[in-house]
Amino acid sequence: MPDDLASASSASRRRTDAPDAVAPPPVGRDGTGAAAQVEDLGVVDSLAQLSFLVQAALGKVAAEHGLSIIQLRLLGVLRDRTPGMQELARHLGLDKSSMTGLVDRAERRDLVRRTASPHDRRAVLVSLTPQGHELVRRGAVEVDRQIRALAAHLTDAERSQLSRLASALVAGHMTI
Amino acid sequence: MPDDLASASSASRRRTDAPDAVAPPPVGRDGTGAAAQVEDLGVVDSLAQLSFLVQAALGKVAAEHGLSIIQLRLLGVLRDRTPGMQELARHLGLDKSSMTGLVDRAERRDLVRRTASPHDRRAVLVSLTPQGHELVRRGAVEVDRQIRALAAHLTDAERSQLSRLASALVAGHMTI
DNA sequence: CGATGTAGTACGCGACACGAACCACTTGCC
DNA sequence: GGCAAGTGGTTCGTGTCGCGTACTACATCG
Repeated sequence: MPDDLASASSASRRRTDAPDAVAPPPVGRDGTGAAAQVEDLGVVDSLAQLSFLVQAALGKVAAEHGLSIIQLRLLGVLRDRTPGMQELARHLGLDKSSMTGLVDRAERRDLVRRTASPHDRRAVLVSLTPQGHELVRRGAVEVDRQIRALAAHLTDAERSQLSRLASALVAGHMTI
Repeated sequence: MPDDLASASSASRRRTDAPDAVAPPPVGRDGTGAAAQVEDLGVVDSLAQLSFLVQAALGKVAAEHGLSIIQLRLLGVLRDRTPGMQELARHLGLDKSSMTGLVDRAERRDLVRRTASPHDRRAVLVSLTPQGHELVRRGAVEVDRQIRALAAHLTDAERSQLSRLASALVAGHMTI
């Protein structure tokens, strides 16, 4: 369904071209799986398009439960935490003023609860309600299914390689 | 900056755990690069988190030029096409009614132009203005830089492997 | 105690996305 | 030819999201 997803990158320019300049000629060594017969888009385009695919999958799951991606993420963060608004904002990369509305809407649906902090009378602690817990549990199952479906064409070896490489890339940006 | 990005997946549950069940024990064979020393998050979590990293990078580039991700994507799609609104909507995965506003705002900034189709008096064709072209050109350079920076920790071999695998995954979803 | 900082909220604004309703035109069919 | 059905776009109303600014209440430091 997502056809081009061009992502403002150069994806669409190349249709029957040679591989990207950055990727040394397909060293074609260990290649026996699906990856071997596919035109290499280059790091930039492949990651950009991949990100849109994944986001679309997440959006689909969220929509199935009447949520947006950001709401689903909110619930996800709260699975094992009971942070204040500020901390929550940091986790989601939002401004604290954006959190108020986000939590308001989730609270209105009884997915989330605000409780007064015992140690700081200014602060509130945000936590999942039972319904929130249940919803995020089912959501996680669906996310798992959807993303696994994305990688279904790959061989087991390729999939676990991709997992390792993506993990390594991600690991380089979560420090601090 | 994006700390957890938990993405409603199980990312945050595991902090010091064993690798995911789906990923067979790190076969540690070809491993000499960064990926070898990193905890494997599993396909689902690693791809989810990766997608948020990439989206954040794209959002940063867009913001640098006063655009949103979707606007940047719009310009990207128009780089080598002059589609109608409907087709544009398909490319971006949006409803046609959403396109009107999107193109309106881009047109108001002189990045995009509507012209009457010569063959169908109902249709309009959307194309980039010279300024739109210039902006998307600079944007693409920045996107390239940003995404490459994300993958900077990987070795050349890992990077091109990742590129191949991501390309293969993406290729399985662009058919039709 | 007062000055300064921090946690949250309120408000206004604009972008984004959808569905439903609506024209204007095209196409298919009799 | 002419009408029914389909298609391309827009408009409108609604809701979500995200920001910046301003403001209140409390904490902390001196």
